[in-house]
Amino acid sequence: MLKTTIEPVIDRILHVAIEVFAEHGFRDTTIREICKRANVNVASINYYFRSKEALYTQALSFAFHEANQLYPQDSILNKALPPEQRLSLFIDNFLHKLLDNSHLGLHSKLITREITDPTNALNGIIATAIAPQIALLQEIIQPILGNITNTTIVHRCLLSIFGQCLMFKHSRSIIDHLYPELIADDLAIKACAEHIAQFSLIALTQLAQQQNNSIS
Amino acid sequence: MLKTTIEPVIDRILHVAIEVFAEHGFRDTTIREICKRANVNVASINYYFRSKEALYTQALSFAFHEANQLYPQDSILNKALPPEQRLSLFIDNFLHKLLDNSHLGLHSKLITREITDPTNALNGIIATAIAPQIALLQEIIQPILGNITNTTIVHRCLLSIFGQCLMFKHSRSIIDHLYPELIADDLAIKACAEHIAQFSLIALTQLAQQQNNSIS
DNA sequence: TATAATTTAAAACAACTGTTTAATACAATC
DNA sequence: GATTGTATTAAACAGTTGTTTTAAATTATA
Repeated sequence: MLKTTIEPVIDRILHVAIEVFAEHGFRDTTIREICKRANVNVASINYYFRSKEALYTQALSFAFHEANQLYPQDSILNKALPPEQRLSLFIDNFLHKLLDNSHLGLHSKLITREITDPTNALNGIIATAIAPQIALLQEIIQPILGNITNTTIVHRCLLSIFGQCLMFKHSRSIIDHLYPELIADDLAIKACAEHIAQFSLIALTQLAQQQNNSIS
Repeated sequence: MLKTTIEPVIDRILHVAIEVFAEHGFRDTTIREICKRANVNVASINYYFRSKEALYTQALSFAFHEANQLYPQDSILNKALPPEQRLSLFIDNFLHKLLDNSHLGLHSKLITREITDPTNALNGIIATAIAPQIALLQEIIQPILGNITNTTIVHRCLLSIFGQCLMFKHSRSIIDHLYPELIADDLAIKACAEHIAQFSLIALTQLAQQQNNSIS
């Protein structure tokens, strides 16, 4: 009880909002549930934030800001590293961000919710959170793909890699049900990241090689 | 108006229910919306089906039954075919089923909704619709993986392939937004299916070969 | 045709939704 | 200490939700 009163009311509401929105989605979340957990009056939401929708938007960017601080991508951005290593780092970072089951996992849950069941906030999410990640991965794999510059092929490769990663988030319910051992702990997750990196690297390299053979 | 009265009421409700549940999800669908579209009284739902939840469950299995008839997997089940070809056929069939934008796409939309945001019906869906498909794919790729029998590795490969396919459904909003040309028409979808098949086959083959090299 | 069973209809129900109001408590400023 | 602006509260509001009731209409059965 003491703890809750030390944190400013607005921050308390935002943190709880991330939690509840991640659990139930925008439409299925009631402001009364948020208020009960945050220990504030229902009117507070409309007092501090204009509406439920405005709270949702603010909660999204708040969570995104937090996640960026806790999962820095400095090493991945280092262009001096070989692309193969950057690819591994990227996938490992991405997968851990997705499967973080501390309070941070709520951030990715919020985003993937927005992807599968978009609200008005989707365009903002794509621009600020998703597009930059895709651009980064494209920058990483382009050297591996070598002579393959056809954008359609490159895009398909991007989706192949992201698809393998996002599978663990979007289809979490199935994995929990059928293959729980795959994501049992941090070590298992790391092994999955390595698998995806290896799987993808093999394919990308071979595709590039086939392209070269067909040219010469 | 005539058309709607020819089809039996129960079937009419079921078809409309699939439509609306796919569009808005279980919790966000109102029985009044279903009734308005089906041109029946609100009380009909509780009269013919016990409750909204019971209607949902019945709509799910109804849609599943329909989809199975319209996308037969006969050729894929033919064990005489080389596994590489069966893999291509499986992915092509799966992707077309996922991206069907006629009334059939609603079926996969219903299922993927259930995956990302499970209700009580999930266990049934996994048992009847998902697990058999996974088992089929495993049967197909096992010969390709050759000496790789470690179930964990096999499972990761399964997820790699399913992840690439499901990306197009789960993250449809992003693809529509960033790479709409990838799924513009049937030909584009077929090309994506071929990409996934090629991408995966290369990786599976190479993984099997590496395993052989490490043994000998 | 009379009787029974089934189907449809409108209305009401009770619970819940986001939002607003109006009154109170609190804090800072003069 | 009175006055001002801010924060909190309980209550009410208007709308929607799934479900139920009660009665009328339709169909089937005898």
